[in-house]
Amino acid sequence: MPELPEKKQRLLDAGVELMLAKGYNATAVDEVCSCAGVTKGSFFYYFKSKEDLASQLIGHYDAMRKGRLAEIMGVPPEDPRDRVYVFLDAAQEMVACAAADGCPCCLVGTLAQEIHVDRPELRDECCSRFEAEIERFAGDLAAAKAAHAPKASFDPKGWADLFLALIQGSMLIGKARQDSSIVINNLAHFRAQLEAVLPPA
Amino acid sequence: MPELPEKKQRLLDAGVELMLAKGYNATAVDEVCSCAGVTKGSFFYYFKSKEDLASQLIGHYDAMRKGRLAEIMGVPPEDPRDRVYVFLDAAQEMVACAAADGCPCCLVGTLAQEIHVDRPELRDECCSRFEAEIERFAGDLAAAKAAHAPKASFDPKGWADLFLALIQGSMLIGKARQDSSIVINNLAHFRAQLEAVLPPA
DNA sequence: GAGTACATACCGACTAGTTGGTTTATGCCT
DNA sequence: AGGCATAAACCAACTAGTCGGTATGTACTC
Repeated sequence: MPELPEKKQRLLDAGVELMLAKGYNATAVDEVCSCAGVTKGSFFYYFKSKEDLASQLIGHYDAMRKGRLAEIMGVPPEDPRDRVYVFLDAAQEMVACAAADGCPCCLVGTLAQEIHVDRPELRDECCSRFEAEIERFAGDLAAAKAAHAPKASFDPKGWADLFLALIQGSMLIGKARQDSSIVINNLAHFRAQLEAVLPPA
Repeated sequence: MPELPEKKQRLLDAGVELMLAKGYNATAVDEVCSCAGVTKGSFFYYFKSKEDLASQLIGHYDAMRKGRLAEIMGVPPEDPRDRVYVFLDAAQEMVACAAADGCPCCLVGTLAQEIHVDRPELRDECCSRFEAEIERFAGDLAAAKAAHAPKASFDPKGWADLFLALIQGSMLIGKARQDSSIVINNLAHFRAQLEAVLPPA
């Protein structure tokens, strides 16, 4: 890790906070600067454009997300099925934690939906973050199936797609309702259904 | 129906088209006007602000959606369970149809996510459209359960919440991927799981 | 002539991005 | 160690353009 300069770090943090809440277009560069306590000159020293900020924000956010998840999960179990359920535990805890202060939400999903037509590069960036997460989860599901339920006929990639869509959609509706319980409930619902085809240990 | 003036109709159609693709903030009033072949004077004759346009757009869009759905469904069956599955058929057909030309998407979800912090009135508008849809579906599910699977222990409201979140999230990811197959697949997945707790006739 | 249905021209506010500079840290030579 | 060149880090003020909204005018109808 090259240890980011403090002001750049502050700009990234402010950017995440603002864009998470208001999206890309409604977040002004000036606002990011004043929120970070930094001037505009500095901003354009670290980022060549607003779009560049968003692009770096996606990486920054995704790294933070993975970090928190890893922290909650601890050492990932050897067994892929255990890994699946430990991951779901961690996801549930992360959501519950986010629900405690405001609504759980995801910068990648928020940006993807807003800019998918006008900013194809940002869209691709979001998309590849989605795919990485899906691939990881689908991989664990496939390995778990092979090891513990080889006769079951369920499609790991299909379940992983379903999982991500469900989370993203739940957060969207949670924002509209200003109530995050739907995220928690739908996650629990997903888990229960998965347990029916892949019984936990 | 009070038969809208032609220019207002054109403004509404252009508004739906543009905001569906680019969202609220990235859609300029001037753009809506030129897309509708109408001047700005006319725009502000029919709408008192851009936000007013968006508000009317939500109603316009929701009415269109319901209209198309009713067209596909035909006369809703008496039996609530049949209504549930005829509705799911229709939803699948609508999605397939939308997938044929571009990505299926929903103005209510798009707007809700983008403006939920800055425009509370629009957010509430979106939210109540969500709730209406959920309530309708949950009502049918509850009636179907009472009539055909009274012993089953599944929560109609929970399934309706799950359905809407899944659809919205699938469309979000479909946009990021520029591939709508996830919407189709997740809908089929949902249907299969529902059939397990509420077997169709 | 009063109201409806537009059209045109315009304004103030805001926004992304630039410029031209100052300060601060770093490495090097003596 | 002390001085100095160099570059990285940072800043305030400005610019060009865009956007939502308004003021004013006009043609037509009742």
